[in-house]
Amino acid sequence: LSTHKVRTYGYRYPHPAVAADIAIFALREGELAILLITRKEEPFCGMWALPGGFVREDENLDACARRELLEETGVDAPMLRQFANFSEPERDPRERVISVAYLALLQSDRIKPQAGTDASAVGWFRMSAIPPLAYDHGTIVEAAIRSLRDLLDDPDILFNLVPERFTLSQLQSAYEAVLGRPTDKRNFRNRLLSTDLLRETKDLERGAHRPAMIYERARH
Amino acid sequence: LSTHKVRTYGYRYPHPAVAADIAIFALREGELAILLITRKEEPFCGMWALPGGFVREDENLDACARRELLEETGVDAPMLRQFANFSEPERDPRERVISVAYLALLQSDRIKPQAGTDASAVGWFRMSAIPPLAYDHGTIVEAAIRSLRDLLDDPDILFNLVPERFTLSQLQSAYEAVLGRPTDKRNFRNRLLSTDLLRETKDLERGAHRPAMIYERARH
DNA sequence: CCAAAAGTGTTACTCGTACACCCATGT
DNA sequence: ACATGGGTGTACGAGTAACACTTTTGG
Repeated sequence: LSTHKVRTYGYRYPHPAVAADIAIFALREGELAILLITRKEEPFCGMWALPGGFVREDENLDACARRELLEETGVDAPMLRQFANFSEPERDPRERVISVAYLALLQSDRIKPQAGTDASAVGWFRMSAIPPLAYDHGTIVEAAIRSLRDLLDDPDILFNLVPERFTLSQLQSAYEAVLGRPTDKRNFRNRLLSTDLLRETKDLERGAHRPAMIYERARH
Repeated sequence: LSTHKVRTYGYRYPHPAVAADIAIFALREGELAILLITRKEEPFCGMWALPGGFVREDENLDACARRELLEETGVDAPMLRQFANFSEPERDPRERVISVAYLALLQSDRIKPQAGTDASAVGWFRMSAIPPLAYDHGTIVEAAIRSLRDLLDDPDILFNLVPERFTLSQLQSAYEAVLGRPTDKRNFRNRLLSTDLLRETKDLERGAHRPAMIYERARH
């Protein structure tokens, strides 16, 4: 720890620190998973936590969340949405921190998580096996999954969990993984195909079964 | 202005100020109206603005919004809900302020607005006659009315605009005032009466017409 | 030929919306 | 009697949910 005199920022009244914390979801082996990091400093040193960081002077909160996500995962988020604030005075034992919580969805094959400045390890956890988390991040994750389920009726949200080109079965698997329960195949397909959000491609996905039509998002 | 040396609060990194701003709606003479104050300090001295204020060290954001509302209107909000954050770095010309925007609904007959410490005047404005506002408060008000319309399908929200005992016509007037358009009387009544949220009272409201049944919220 | 996943339609129910007339009171 | 707002029922269309079998490929 440095003992040099360092620049400080002074205010007439106490100011909280403001951070963006990001719940990043992706599908891993067919299950919904969340990206966590281990803290390498006190408090909660060594515990798992959501990635996130403090807002800078010259950026708004959306930019902060996007930057932190990029720093942690190397991926520019296709879908990043604010869903709640967490502001209990004692939620951080060191100083007061107000967290703006964001929800992000990624295609897991596009991510190579790398340990960054604030994290000594990065890992994916299935929703059924989330470890104890630092701060109130457990509460934030619960709120995030609830928000995600609410948003999922919008196909534009769902598309962010699958590759650019996908089969309807892949899309349905993603839907079911988030909701945590199976859904009817015919209803799902009828609903999606009755929108104008899908475009057939000329390609088929082959396997030890009947080939599946590959779709992509319609350009509007 | 005092020239005494005053206590300051120092931080290693810049911290934004955090405020709650509150869009308080009520019905006035059958129209939706919003409560505004005039600023009595720079910047935007003399302009109309949303009531609000900075979060204190020992309160969370909900408590901050409730306290500010109480200070401005003398009323404890029956319905107070966070709906968005505003965090552009330059939205306040003095120092960086992140605003957490709240929506409140009041019964206008229970309010006696009084000028407080930050305000030199307080007034209600019909939605069709909102003056130019300080900061980005015009944007906040637009977002607030959109959120309010989204929430209005929930009768629990709507009830906050009418007295404790009310007729169905009063309730429908409140609904129409927020939406800004008329709605069908039979559909409105069928919808409300098919819920278990209403209780008939034994009283009737009298006037130069057929008396109206007075309802109250069911206690669950 | 067998396993595995893709693909396909219809029915019932619920919910929202459109719509017009009679009723009870005060003046 | 008349003006004023209170009160009532039904029919249609849209969207959602339940439900089982055939098709096409690879191995």
